[in-house]
Amino acid sequence: MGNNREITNVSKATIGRMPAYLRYLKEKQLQGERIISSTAIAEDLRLSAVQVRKDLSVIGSVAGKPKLGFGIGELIEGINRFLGYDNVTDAVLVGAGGLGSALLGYSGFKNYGLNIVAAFDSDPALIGKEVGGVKVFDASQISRLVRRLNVRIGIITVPKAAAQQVADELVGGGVRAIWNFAAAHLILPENIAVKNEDMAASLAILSKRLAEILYSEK
Amino acid sequence: MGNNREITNVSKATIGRMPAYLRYLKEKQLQGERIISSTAIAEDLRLSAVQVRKDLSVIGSVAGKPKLGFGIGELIEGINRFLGYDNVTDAVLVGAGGLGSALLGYSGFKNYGLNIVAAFDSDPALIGKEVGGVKVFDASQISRLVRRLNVRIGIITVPKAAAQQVADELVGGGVRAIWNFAAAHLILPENIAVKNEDMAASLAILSKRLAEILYSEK
DNA sequence: TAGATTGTTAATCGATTAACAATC
DNA sequence: TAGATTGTTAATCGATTAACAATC
Repeated sequence: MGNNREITNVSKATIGRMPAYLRYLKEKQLQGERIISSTAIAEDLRLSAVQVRKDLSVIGSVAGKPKLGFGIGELIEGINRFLGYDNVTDAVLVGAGGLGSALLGYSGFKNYGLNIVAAFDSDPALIGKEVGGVKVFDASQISRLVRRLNVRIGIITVPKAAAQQVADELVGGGVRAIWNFAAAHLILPENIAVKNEDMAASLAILSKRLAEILYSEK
Repeated sequence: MGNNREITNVSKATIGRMPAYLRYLKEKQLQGERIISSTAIAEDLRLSAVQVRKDLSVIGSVAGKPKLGFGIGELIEGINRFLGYDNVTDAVLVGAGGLGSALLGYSGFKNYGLNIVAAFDSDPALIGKEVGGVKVFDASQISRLVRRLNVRIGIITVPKAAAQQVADELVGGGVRAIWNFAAAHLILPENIAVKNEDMAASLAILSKRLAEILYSEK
C-alpha cells in the first residue's frame, strides 16, 4: 500500500486480477520456470492473452520480449511493487467473533501488505485476551487507539446492527479505508474508501448461475 | 436457487445488488413504511434512481405506480422469489478450520436460501465433532456423501494447496456450484458454476483506492 | 530469415446514465 | 389539473476483445 508513486488510472478489474497473477507466477517460479508468455498465463488462468498483456502493461517497469515472453522474476517484483506489498500497512479489526477471529488467525495478510495491530470487541469475555496473536481492546477505545496508532485501515466484522457506529468511530479516529464484512451498507464521507464484502451478493450470483446451468440441461 | 422459472438475462451486477435492496426494504418495512420511490432508495443506497428502477424491473411481477412509488411488501416478496430465497438449497462445506467454522457458525445463510447439511475436514481432531450444529465428516468421504445427500453446492475453505483436489472430489460427487474461499484458482469443467471469494483481490482494490485518496490530498 | 510473441489502436460488448413520453 | 414518478429508448462510459504492425 504505502508509496504507490504513480496515480492509478488502472481499472478495478485489472487491480483485482493482479493478486491472481502474482500467485500464479510465484508457483511457476517455484517450479523453476524463468520466462513465460502471455499466451501460457492466459490459458492457465482462463483469460485472454490480450487481457493478460494489457493487465501486465500497467506495471511500468516490466516489458515482455517478443518471441520470448516475460521474465517471471521481473513480473513478480513489479506486481509486488504495484500492489504495495513491499511495505506493510497497519490495520485494526473490530469484532473478534467468528469471522473476526478467523481473519485474525489468518497469517496470510502479511503477504498482502496488511498488518493487523489491534482488535476491538464489546464482549468483556474477549477484552484483554489475544486472538491470533492480536490483543483485543474494549470497543469504546476505537477512536482513541486508532488515532494513537495512526492506523488508516479498519476491518469491520461486527453484526449488521453495530456496523455503522463502528464505521463512524473508525473514521473518527482517522481511518481512511474500511473493509466491511458486515451485511450492512455504510454511509460514509466521500473521501473514505470502502470495500464491502457482501457474502449475500456473491451467493446470489453463484446461485443464479447454478440455476441457469441446471435449467439449460433439462 | 431452486425453481427460478424464468431464465436469467439479468446482469451479474444487478443480481449482486438485489440482496442489498432486500435488506434495505426489510428495514424500511420494519419502520412501518409501506411505499417507497426509486429516488428514495437510490439516495439511501448511493445509487442512481434509474439504476434502481432498471434493477427492480427484473422482478417481473412488480410494477411501480407513477407519482406513488413501489409497494415495499410486494418488492420484498418479488426479490425473495427472484433470488430463490423462498426454497432452501442444501450445501456442504469442506475445511472446518478458522474461516470454515466461522461460516458454519453463521446462522444467516438460511435467510439466503442456503442450508449447510454437512462439513468435511481431514483433521482427526475435528472428524465426528459438530461445528455450528453441523457434523464434520472425514474428507475422504466427500464424493460418496455428496452423492448420497444429492447436494449441488460446495463451499471450499481449505488451504490453497488442497483446494483443487477438494473441488475435483466435490464435482465427482455431483456438485454443480462451488463457492471458493481458498486463494487458489480452480480448474473445472465449463458446466460448473464457480464463485471465487478472493480476499487478496478485494484488499488490493481497497488499498489502491486508499492510496489514491491519500495521494490526492497531498 | 521465419515465426512467435509483444504492445497498441480500433471495434465490440456490457453496464450505466441521460432523456423523455406515459401515467396515476 | 399539475406534478411527481415510473418505465423505456438512446447515448455514454468502461472494459474486453479483435486486428495488426513492431520486433526479437
